[in-house]
Amino acid sequence: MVSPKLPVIFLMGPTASGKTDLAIALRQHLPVELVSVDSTLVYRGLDIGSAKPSAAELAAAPHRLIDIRDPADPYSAADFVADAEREIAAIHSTGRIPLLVGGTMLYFKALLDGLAPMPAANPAIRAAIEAEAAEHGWPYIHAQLTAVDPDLAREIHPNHSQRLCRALEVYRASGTTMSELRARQAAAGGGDFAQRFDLVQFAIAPRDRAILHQRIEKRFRQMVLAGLIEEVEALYQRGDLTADLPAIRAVGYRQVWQYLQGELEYDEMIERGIIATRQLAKRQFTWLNNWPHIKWAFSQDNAGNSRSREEIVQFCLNYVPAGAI
RNA sequence: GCCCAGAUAGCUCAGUCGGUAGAGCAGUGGAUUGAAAAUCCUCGUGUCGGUGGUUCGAUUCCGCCUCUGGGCA
Repeated sequence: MVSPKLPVIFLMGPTASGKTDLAIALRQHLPVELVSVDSTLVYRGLDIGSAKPSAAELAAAPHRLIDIRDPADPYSAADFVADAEREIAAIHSTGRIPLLVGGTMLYFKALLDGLAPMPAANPAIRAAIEAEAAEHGWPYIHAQLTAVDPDLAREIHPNHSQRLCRALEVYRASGTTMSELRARQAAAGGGDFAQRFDLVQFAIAPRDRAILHQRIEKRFRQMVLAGLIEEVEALYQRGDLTADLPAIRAVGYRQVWQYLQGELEYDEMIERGIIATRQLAKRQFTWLNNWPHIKWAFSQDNAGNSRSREEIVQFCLNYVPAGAI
């Protein structure tokens, strides 16, 4: 006796591609509930610079997993997976369809493939590793990893500070290598999301990268006019937030923070904010370009003319499992 | 008008004691298992401002021209 799989919809895309607008429009055609998949929207007080849906939009189309963290309290991919699984189950229990919308591709990936059972971040161990790296360089940390987990060390570049730090942190915290923990995950049959649900995955973006670049520049300038600097200043004045927190490292927030500290001139801050956003979009494309089973809802047709929201909505509706409606 | 300094990659510049040039940034492609809007890796041919001259050979030396700074009148 096999019950039919419950539907789940993913809506992915680079920053400034129109994901939020499309999600809200889809909500008018389908019995969906929105779940945000965004590492920055989780933070309270990061509104303008994160392009968080407006209060009016959120009132009309509630998003789950927005404003669930204080900026001083880092969120993680593992937190997301737990939260998202819980929200998906809750939405299904009401007979509706979860629509997961956002641009944090690692979160989508972690949800699909699962995460190995590893220890959470350990600030003391991280600080110790970073101190060693500051003295001897990251290749020295890489050599240490090679000694305990040569397979993983081969996959990580000797300069890749963050992944090296995490890999060694896991070993020091648990006494077990990441390779071993991943092997256990695979043996336990982890990563069955696509088997458990009737999944449809959409991505939205313009065909022409230059169009996205124009939108990014325009949007960043509008954010500044809308009060981005004042927003960051309020965070800055709290006094307990630091530049190394994930919330303050976010695109736009980092540059305005540097401006407030006198490290950047005003014009330089604007320029670098725009550049950082473009670079974010490029990295998101790297995920999406190689993502299996994706349905591309281009916001331009082959001739380069922009498509109306209604056209894009109709495109998406073609792929939504009929039995789900 | 005169003097000085510049003119080299999309941008900022380095350099070639004469043998056609390379950094940073930007951009591109890629990686990605508790920071991921993070972090890391790959990719550099461009009338070396124009035009004459010297030379086997000029982006490099010399003349003139154009433009841009700065100074003097």
